[in-house]
Amino acid sequence: MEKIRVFLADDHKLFRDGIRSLLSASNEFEIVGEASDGLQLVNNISKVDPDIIITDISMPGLNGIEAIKQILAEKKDLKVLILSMYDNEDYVLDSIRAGAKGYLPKDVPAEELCLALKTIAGGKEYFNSSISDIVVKSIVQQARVQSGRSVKLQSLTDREMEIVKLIAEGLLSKEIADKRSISIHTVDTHKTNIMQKLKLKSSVDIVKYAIRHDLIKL
Amino acid sequence: MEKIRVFLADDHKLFRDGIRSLLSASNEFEIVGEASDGLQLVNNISKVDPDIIITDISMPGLNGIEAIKQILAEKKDLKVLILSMYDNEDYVLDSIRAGAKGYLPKDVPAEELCLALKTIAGGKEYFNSSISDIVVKSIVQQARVQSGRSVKLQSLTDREMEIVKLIAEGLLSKEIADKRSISIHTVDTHKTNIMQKLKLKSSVDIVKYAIRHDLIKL
DNA sequence: AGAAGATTAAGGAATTTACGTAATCAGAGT
DNA sequence: ACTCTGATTACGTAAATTCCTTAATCTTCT
Repeated sequence: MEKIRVFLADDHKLFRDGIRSLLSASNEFEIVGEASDGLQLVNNISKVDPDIIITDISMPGLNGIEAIKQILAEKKDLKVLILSMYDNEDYVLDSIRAGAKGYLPKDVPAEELCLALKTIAGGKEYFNSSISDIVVKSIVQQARVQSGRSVKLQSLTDREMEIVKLIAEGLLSKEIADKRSISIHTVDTHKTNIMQKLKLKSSVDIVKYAIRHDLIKL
Repeated sequence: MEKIRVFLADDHKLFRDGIRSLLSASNEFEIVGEASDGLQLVNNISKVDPDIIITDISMPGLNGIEAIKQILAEKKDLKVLILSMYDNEDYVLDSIRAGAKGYLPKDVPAEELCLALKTIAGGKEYFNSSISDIVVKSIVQQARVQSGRSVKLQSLTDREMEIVKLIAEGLLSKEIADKRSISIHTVDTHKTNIMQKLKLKSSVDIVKYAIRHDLIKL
């Protein structure tokens, strides 16, 4: 019987060591490579050609979701299981959109990780029940949005994203205006549009959004 | 030879399973109990009487630092190793003040965890070199502060802490004032004092402070 | 009673927010 | 070449909030 070849990406060595120890105990898996950030993941994946990638989302530099987007653009059939501390809707949905075949929160027991790996390696998808709930909830909400006036959850433009980052870093509107050599009015307009698009109501919400989406490091 | 009896607290089951697998491989350790939050840690520790506690800081409800403060108030000689994702100065210093005998970031290899456990179980302390640097840096800074005018890093009062949480949750000053039935001016004063004490310059910084210190969940 | 710290509050200047409006420019489609 | 769309830029103004200083109470400890 062939072992399932796993590539493991997480920024905590101790966590990787733990998972390695866990998986090697079962004899059905083999860890063929590791990465401690998104860039390493993208660069090293081709060398070892694994059956499945396990990756965290929040990692320094390139995050897990961006990394697998790049990887799947090359190798469309590679299987990916996201293993994240957080189960917020955006992470889950972004992961699915990026092409992940599964999503597990880190508070599941080891057995469930093994089950998920085998399920995905076998060609199916695996989503933990708490994750499925989140997906369902978001679909319900989308339906509601579409039946009402079309608010459409637009994504931010590059410039808006940049402004979000600067706000979250703690810069005041005036400082942002100076730094980017644009009028404070412009910064203001962007801010207004950002909050409208994301349905946020203050700078505080913008910071939290930025942190959740890994736009800034804490 | 007696095994070292370890109690393990971390809110991620998968992480605990990993560490358990890792430690059981070496045969020198025995995990005698687990907890997934601070309250469980405090409540279950007396039942199993371990040699050493390994705990994360950020956990739901009661965090790791508060939990070990309570535990050490009862059993003063119990050994504690903090295992945290973050290596910010406040966490490290608060841990030491609370009585932890060691502090490791989660990106160390498994071998270092074993070494730290053995060192601490043997009655010494263990601080990773990156952690020691942080401690040294803070002492240098303290010396500098004392030589200048005494700014003393005052801690927040209960009321101020409460305001920090509410701000970080996204409430506007007016909403906070209504909620607590005090004048908006008062909220404002607290905010000013908070920022002065913590050397922050905007609400944005307050949110980041709150998140770092686990005052709110993201 | 007196001192120290915590909590409350006000007033005014500076800044930000909310909202409407709109010029300019680059790229995509016909 | 022309038009449409979306992105970026910008202004104005009323309402609200923040920043900062000052200070009245209230509690607690000695």
